[in-house]
Formats: sequence, C-alpha cells, structure tokens
Amino acid sequence: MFSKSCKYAMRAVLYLAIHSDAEHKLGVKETSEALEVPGPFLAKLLQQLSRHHLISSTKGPNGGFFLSEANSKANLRGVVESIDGPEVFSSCILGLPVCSSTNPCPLHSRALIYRQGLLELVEDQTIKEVAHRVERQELKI
Amino acid sequence: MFSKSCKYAMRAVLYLAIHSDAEHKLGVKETSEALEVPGPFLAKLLQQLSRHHLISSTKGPNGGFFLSEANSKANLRGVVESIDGPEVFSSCILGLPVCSSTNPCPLHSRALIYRQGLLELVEDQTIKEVAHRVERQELKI
DNA sequence: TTATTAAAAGATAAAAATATCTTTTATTCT
DNA sequence: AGAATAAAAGATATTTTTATCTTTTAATAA
Repeated sequence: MFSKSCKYAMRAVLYLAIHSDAEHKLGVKETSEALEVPGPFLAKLLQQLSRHHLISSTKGPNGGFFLSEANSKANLRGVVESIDGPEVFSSCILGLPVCSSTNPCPLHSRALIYRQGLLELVEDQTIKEVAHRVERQELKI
Repeated sequence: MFSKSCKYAMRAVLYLAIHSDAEHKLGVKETSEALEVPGPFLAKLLQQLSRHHLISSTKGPNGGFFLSEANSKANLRGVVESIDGPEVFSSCILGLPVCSSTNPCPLHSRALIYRQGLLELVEDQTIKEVAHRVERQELKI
C-alpha cells in the first residue's frame, strides 16, 4: 500500500494540524517522540513536505514545523503523492508497465474501482477536518 | 500496494493457468522469459507457492510447474497472502500497530471500504475465470 | 542403473528503503 | 555583533527487498 515513509508523513501532518499553528511551531524531536517514529528520518520527510509547500517551517529559535491555514485546508493526497509519488493512484495492480482501458491487464477495470476508493480516502476531507475528528473523538495517530 | 514479488507471483500463476496443466508443465525459464521477470527470483516465488500448495510441481524430465484443476479453481487471494502475508488486507493504512473499530485511526472506517474492494478484486473470480478472460480478450499479463 | 532433467534448497550479491549522523544555513534573542 | 536554536542539506549506515548463483534432491528415460 503506502510506504512506511508515507505513513509517517501522514501521521506527522495530522499531528502538526492538531498541535501547531503559525504561532506554535513544533520541532522534529517533539513530533517524532509523540508519534514514536525515528527522529532523523522524520526530519527528512518533513523537509521534503516543506519543500513541496505541504507544510510550513522556519529556522532558528522558536522555529519549527507547522501547518499554515492554507496547508490545513488541503487534503492528504498531496502528502501521499509527495512521498510515494502520484503513481500510487494509477500504477497497474499487476505491475505491468502499460495498462490502460484500451490495453488493460485482467484486473484493470476492477482495480479502477478499488483505486477510486483509495483516492477518496485521502481526498474527500481536508487535513483540518480529519484533525478535528481526531480531537473530538480522541483518535490515535 | 502489493510487492513486486506478489505481482510477479500473480502474473506467473495466471500464465501457468493459461499455458500449463498436469500433462504440460512449464519450466521456470519459459515462464520467466514470457513474463520478462528475473528467472532465479521467479523460481523462488514459484517454490514458495508450491510449498503452500497454490501451484503444483514435479521434478525431473518433463517436470515443471503447473496448475492442477484444484489450483485453478482457487482465487488469487491465496497467492497474495502467501507472498505478501495476510496483513495486506487488514493492516492499518496509517501503519498503527493497533487499529480496529473499537480503537480506530482517523481513516479506519473509510479504509475498511477501500480494503473490501481490494479483497473482492482478488477474491471474486477464480484463477481459471481470470485466465479465460485473458485468453478470450487477448489481455496481457 | 546411469545419465539427464528440472525443481528444491541454500548461500551470496545488488538495489532500494529505512534510519542515523554531521555540517551548514537561517533566524531569533541577548 | 555574538550566542543559541532549529531546520536544511549532505554524507553514511543499516535493513529489507529484489536478484543471482551453486549444490542437492527427485523424477524420468534410455
């Protein structure tokens, strides 16, 4: 499914959505400890997300990572595509290099449906909305 | 999604379903060349499938891999679970070690739906049925 | 029963993903 | 301006996955 990196990234983004804003930034250390993921590795992922403008960051004292208003109004699709690449939503389920409706693998049409579900999963709610649900329902991330 | 190994395995099983039976067994070489996958690597996968009785094999002259009638009446789920493990259909989409309906991650309920689709994809037709479609519609594998 | 064939098993290697460590750069505060 | 802080960037290490190679075992056929 999604790579370990991608899962770390999604969880980190949700954590930032809940615990950070432009006035309260979070360091890698706090975030990685809260999520129990390797700190230096998460740092790389957050840097990558920041470069792609999916999260925000500043250096120096009181600096750190955070979600801007704009960031939190986006959905998780961008995060997934930034880490695992856009192909996760389109690549052939049998791994064929070319597989399309005109030239399909035997599972193609069914795979389309399943894949649509996957896309909706990360696309039909904003990060902010997911984060709110986590808070209201005390969900784990 | 599925690992490269798993994709190779599914394609090989379909290839065997089409081109082999108890009287016409196929060697690793022919199969790997037809599918353009690394031979020694495919050999390992086929051995594993054979150990799990998802495909059949015999040694010696005229030996090789093939699908028995029983093998081809099964579906692809067993193949996937044999290679990637049963967790592919149940593990948390965010990678949380525990994630259930009583203790869900924020994407849990939606992930259930998508995952159901994935399961149906490999479960609701027999290998034989898929193979027939490949032949009738000249699909690639 | 001997030679041959092909899978099974075991050992090794290469590549990719995951994880860590060090140095540099930007920012803030004193 | 200088010290401190934290991300950015770069280099390195470990683990897992993917791939290959060699030896052994089982089966067939001559």
